[in-house]
Amino acid sequence: MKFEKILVAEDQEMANISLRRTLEEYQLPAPHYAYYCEHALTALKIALKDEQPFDLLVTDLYFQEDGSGKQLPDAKALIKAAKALQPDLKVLVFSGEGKAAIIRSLYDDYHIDGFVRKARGDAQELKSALECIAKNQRYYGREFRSLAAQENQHTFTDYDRTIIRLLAEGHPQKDIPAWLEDHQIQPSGLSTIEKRLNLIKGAMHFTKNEQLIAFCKDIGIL
Amino acid sequence: MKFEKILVAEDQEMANISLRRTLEEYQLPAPHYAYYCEHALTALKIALKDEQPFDLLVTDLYFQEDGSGKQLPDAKALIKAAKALQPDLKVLVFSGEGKAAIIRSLYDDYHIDGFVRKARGDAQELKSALECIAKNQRYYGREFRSLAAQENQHTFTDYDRTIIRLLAEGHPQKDIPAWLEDHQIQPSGLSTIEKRLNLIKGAMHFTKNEQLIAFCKDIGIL
DNA sequence: AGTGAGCTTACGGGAAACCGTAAAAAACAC
DNA sequence: GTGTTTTTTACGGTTTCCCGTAAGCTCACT
Repeated sequence: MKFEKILVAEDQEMANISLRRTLEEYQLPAPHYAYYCEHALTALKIALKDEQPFDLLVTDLYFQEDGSGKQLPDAKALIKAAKALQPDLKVLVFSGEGKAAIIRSLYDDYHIDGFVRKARGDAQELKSALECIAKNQRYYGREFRSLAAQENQHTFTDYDRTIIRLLAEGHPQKDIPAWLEDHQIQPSGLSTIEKRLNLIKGAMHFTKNEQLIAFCKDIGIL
Repeated sequence: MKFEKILVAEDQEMANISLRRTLEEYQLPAPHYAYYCEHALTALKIALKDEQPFDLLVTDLYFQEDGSGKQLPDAKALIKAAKALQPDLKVLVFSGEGKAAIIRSLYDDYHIDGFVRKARGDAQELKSALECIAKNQRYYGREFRSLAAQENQHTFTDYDRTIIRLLAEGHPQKDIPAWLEDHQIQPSGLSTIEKRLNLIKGAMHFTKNEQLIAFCKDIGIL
C-alpha cells in the first residue's frame, strides 16, 4: 500500500521540517495542510464527498485556540470525529507530548496507528512509522516502548532476566529447560518458557527475541 | 560431564579468591594446587601414571622465576607439554593478561579451552567458562570478544548494520530481502543475507542472532 | 569471445522456534 | 476429603531459520 492523499494538520506553519522532508524523501504526493482542527475535519469531509478521500492524517496534538466557535477543542476530538467519519483513515500523531498516560490513551482509546514524538531523531522515526502504517500495522515506536518501561507495563522478574540472559548468551531455547534444572530453577518446562517469553513480548508489542534482547540492553537489565 | 580432578597452577598463594569461591560454589572436588610450572607438570605426569589423571588444568600465565633450573619458562610451555602428555586435558587460563595477540595465540596455537581475565566480574565469567568446558565446548568469553572487536577481526559495514538493525527491530529475516529491494540496497538475496550473518557470527564465535544483537548493543553500533 | 574467480542467488532437507490445545500437577477454597 | 482455579507441562502442526549444494551472474584478463 502506498499513501495517495495525505492531510497534515498542524498550526505551526513554519515548523515541522522533519515532517516535510521525510514526506518528500519518500516521494509521497505533496500533502494538504490544515492549520486548524476544524479545517482538517472539513477537508476530510469534502474529500470523502468527492470520492477522493484521504488515506492518511498526520496531526499534531494541540492547536492554539483562535477564539472562534471551537467545535473541536484539540486533536483528540479531531481524531475521534475523523475515525467516525472514515474508519479506514490512518492516523499518525506527531507531537511534542511526552506524557505516558496520554500517549497510551491515544493508542487505546483513540485507536491511532502511530505516535512519533517531536524530538531528536524524529525524522528517522517518522520513516519507520510511515512504513509500518503503510503495511496496515500499527506503529509502536520509541515513545511507546519507553513509556512501557516507565509504566512497568511489564516488570521483569529474576526468572525473566535469567531466560533472556541465556538467550543473549546464545543458548538455544530448547536447551534452556535443561539449564534451569541444572541450576534448580523452577519452572523449567519448555512450554512455560515459551509462554513467558510470549507474555513479555506481547506486552511490549514485540514479535521476535532479537527485539527483546535489544530492548533489554537499552534499558540496562542485561 | 563433571570435573573429577582439578589442578590449579598459580604462584600467588593468597590470590584467586574468585577462583576458589567459584570452584566451591560448584561443589567441585577440592583442587590440587601447584605453585610452580614444573610442579604442575610433574603432578600431571604422576596422576596419569597412577591412572587417576586430572581432567582440568586451571593456570595463570606468568610465574615468578625462582632461579632454579627453569625447564618451563612460563605457562605456555606448561600448556604445550601438558597437551602433549594428555591431549584430552581441558585447559582454562585465568590471568591478568589483556593483550589481544597473546590471548588469540593461546586459542589458536595452544588450543586452550578457555581464557578468563582476572578483573571485575571474573567470578561470573569463570562460571560460564566452567560450564562451557564441561560440555566439551571451548569457551569464548568477554575477553575474546572484545579483542575480536579491537582487532577488527570483523569490521561491520553499513550493509551489516542495516541487516542487524532490521533484526533488532523485529523483522523476520525472511522478510529482509523484500525490505532491501524496497530501499534499493544490494545484494538482497536471502541466501546472501544468511551467508553474511554466518560470516559475522562465525568470526565472533556466535551461534545465534540474539548473541549478535547483544554484542552490537554493547559496542554501540546499534 | 572464452574462461575462470568471486559474488549472488535459488533450492531443499533438517532443526529450531512458534502457537494453539489439552492433559497433568499444584495451589487454593470450602 | 472434594472441587475449582491456576500453573506447569506435554504434544503436534506450521512457520521460520539454518546450512550445504549447486546453479547463475558479473567482472576482469587474455
